[in-house]
Amino acid sequence: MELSPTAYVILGMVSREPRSGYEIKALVDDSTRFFWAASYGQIYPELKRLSEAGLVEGVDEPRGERKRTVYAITPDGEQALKDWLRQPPTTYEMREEGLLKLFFAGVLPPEEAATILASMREHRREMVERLQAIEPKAKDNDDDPFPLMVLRGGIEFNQWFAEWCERMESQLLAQTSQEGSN
Amino acid sequence: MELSPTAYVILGMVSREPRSGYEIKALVDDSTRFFWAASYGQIYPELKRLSEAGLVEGVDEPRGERKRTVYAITPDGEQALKDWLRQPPTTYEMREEGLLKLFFAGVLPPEEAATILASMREHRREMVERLQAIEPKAKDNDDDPFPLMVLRGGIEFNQWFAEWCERMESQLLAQTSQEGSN
DNA sequence: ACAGGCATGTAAATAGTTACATGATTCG
DNA sequence: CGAATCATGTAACTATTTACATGCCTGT
Repeated sequence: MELSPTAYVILGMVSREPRSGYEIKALVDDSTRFFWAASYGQIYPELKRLSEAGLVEGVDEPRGERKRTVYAITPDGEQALKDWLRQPPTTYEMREEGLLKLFFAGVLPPEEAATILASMREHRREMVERLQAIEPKAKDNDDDPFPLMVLRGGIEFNQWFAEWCERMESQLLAQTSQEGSN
Repeated sequence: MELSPTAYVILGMVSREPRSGYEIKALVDDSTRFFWAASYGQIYPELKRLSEAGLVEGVDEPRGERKRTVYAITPDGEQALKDWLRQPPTTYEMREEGLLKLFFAGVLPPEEAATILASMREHRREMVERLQAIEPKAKDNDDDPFPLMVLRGGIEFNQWFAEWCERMESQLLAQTSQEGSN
């Protein structure tokens, strides 16, 4: 049985406790989003499919008059999740518009290349702050250290990236000012 | 005029000299692929669209009996490319199945989490080697330093990532051996 | 002769985003 | 009361991959 990558995000998110589609989305948005996003357009249809396949089970748990279905993982679902976790990862993708622009920066006058690096650096700094804001929440999950490990990895990555941009900026600056002095 | 992100990859790739669709694909494959990929299924239709929009111009340049069309950028195309380069980047995406698996690694017995990190580390090491193999080619492009800058950034990133995996592996190992001694 | 690279393209499928519609509840 | 949040869902669109089809040319 072939499952989409998003299916595993969902299985993972309901593996500890049952959750509604809305809760899954909210969870994804302040955790895996940074390396694996999911939208409502994927989550709700996928929950239906997983439910039909018997990997999750939906139970109506309305809050007052507002209807609500929470999904719990089934034994089959847990097996599917574990099987997947044991396969070596195959998807390693990055889509960095900034790097793409930097790659082609030779068609611009030299000063403007530094501008590209500056926006990249600023974006990475903002990411560091955003992720650091999430850290306290991740800390009080004492029985599962992995979300925090991944979050801290994300922080370090963004810091590394911001510093790389900075280094490249000064490198460019040094070059252009040198040429200017000739 | 709204262009797809792939359109700009193509514009950038033909901005220095005219190239065929096949050459563009080959170029992408050993340069921008690592942060911005493109397949034939995108390149050929996009070349047609760009040609209709007057941003590139196709000229037949057969090699013997084998027909071949090379596309050159037009003044309008160059303007479009520069306009785009001057906009701050908006797409920053990552899809890292390894991090996703690590995030959910709590459902596995502790030793197996280290396995995930090990495959991630190995993948990053391979990437470093692959990128280092490209470096000599990138070096002899003397008039445009940016492709080399981006390539080296990619190498550093993969090295950083591999080292992070290593650190996390030993951290896990220390934890599990400690628990074992209790 | 045959493998491998050059060269162009399309069809089908999968993935994913965006925007919208609907309606309840909670808090200030 | 009004805004924000909870909650579910779909339609339309955009993007992208994979696999295939076709055929020429070059080197062994």
